[in-house]
Amino acid sequence: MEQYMKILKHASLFSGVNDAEISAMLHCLQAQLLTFQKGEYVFREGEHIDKITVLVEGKLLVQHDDFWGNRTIVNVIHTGELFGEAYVAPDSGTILNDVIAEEPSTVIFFDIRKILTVCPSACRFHSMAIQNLFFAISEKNRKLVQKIGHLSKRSTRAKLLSYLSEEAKRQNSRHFTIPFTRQQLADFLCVDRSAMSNELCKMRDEGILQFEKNRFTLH
Amino acid sequence: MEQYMKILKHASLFSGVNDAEISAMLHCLQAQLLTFQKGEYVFREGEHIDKITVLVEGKLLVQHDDFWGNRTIVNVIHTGELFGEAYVAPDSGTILNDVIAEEPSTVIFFDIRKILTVCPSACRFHSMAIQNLFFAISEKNRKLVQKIGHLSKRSTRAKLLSYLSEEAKRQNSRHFTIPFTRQQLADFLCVDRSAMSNELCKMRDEGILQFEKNRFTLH
DNA sequence: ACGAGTCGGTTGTTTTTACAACAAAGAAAG
DNA sequence: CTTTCTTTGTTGTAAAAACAACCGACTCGT
Repeated sequence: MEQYMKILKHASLFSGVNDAEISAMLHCLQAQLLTFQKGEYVFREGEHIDKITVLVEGKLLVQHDDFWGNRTIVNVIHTGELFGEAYVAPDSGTILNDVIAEEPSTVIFFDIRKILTVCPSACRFHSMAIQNLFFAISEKNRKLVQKIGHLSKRSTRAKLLSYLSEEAKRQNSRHFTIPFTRQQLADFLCVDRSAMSNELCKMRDEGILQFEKNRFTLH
Repeated sequence: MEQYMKILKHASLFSGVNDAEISAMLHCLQAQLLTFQKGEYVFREGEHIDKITVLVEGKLLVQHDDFWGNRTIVNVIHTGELFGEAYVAPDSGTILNDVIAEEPSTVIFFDIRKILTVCPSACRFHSMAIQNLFFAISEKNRKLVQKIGHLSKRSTRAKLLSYLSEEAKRQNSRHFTIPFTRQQLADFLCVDRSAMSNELCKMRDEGILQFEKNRFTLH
């Protein structure tokens, strides 16, 4: 577990907590390390969750397949990000989506209830962790609102531009890469892949943007 | 401010905190009470927020008007609910949406940073409040994920059924009311009002559901 | 090097939605 | 009681998306 210290140190959950304290917390929160092959389920829709997780290696997709087989990618979890914070509240019910490893991935599980139930003054990093947890979940909250911003656009083109321009802003450059294949981008924006591909090429022909593979440039 | 004690007592932020403690917190967190007329802005997109709010009377809409004048209703805030939790983190940037009073509304502002920065062990209700805050924001996250679930549906009909069946489930009955006019429902589901109205009537004719005004029955 | 599978682009057809315009019913205001 | 405004339903048309089918390029494993 110690081999991932470098990543944990930069994970939002442990921001401002030093190595020794992280080690203590790993033990205190009964951290468990699990690995997943590409395509394996980390969580399945309908499960009860009582642990939060930090991804220390790989990439996870939060997705949902509906009745008609349409897949929606709700979110992408990158290294260092956490997942499951929304489901540790006592009355939070079951998880609404599947969480699947997109690449071979390594995940650390934390028994987060200990943070919430044990007196926070027991150790300095308890209160630190709960504050970090709060910041992390509010960041995810803002991310979800952004995604709703994309989905709220009526046309495929507007959805694309909304997503791409936000990504350019986030990566601070007109040149940027996206963490999706075309199919996944379509699943993320909830549109048809071929229609989206078509729209992308139209925009390229109109000189609005350029791309090759998952590398984009906005003009 | 004390006149709203009954509502504050049932607000998620103060769950498990008794009257005396709430009074203490109102003072400790420098609570301010403000009223808004219908149509007035509580927050405007782009503002920096350093307070969280609890709505003690009325109804608020979290909405966004885009470049082309399409309005999106991101969320509805009902009495007792809180707002702004996602923007108190130090690096959270500005608020992404407008928050507008849908009815004459009364709002209490809290300087929540005090909760996060002051040592949580100073008083029992500090740690209580931060836990409640955490639960509240995770609930809001789940709500956003649900909304994404509606928006991810490809057709207007599927969006409607997704929303209505969730609302029926939430209100625990095939008969239920929605907090929207038709236009607002359309704005919430990000579809055209007339197309939606059309689809609703088609479903009614097919015997899938019944409605009058904002009272619905699913079959 | 071969075949299987994936990925991205293209095209034509069908279905759905957006848009505009209007009518009827209520609600609110004078 | 009228007048005005809002809300909701309806219709026709134009635009857009979904869908299906196919092709070429590329990757991966054998």
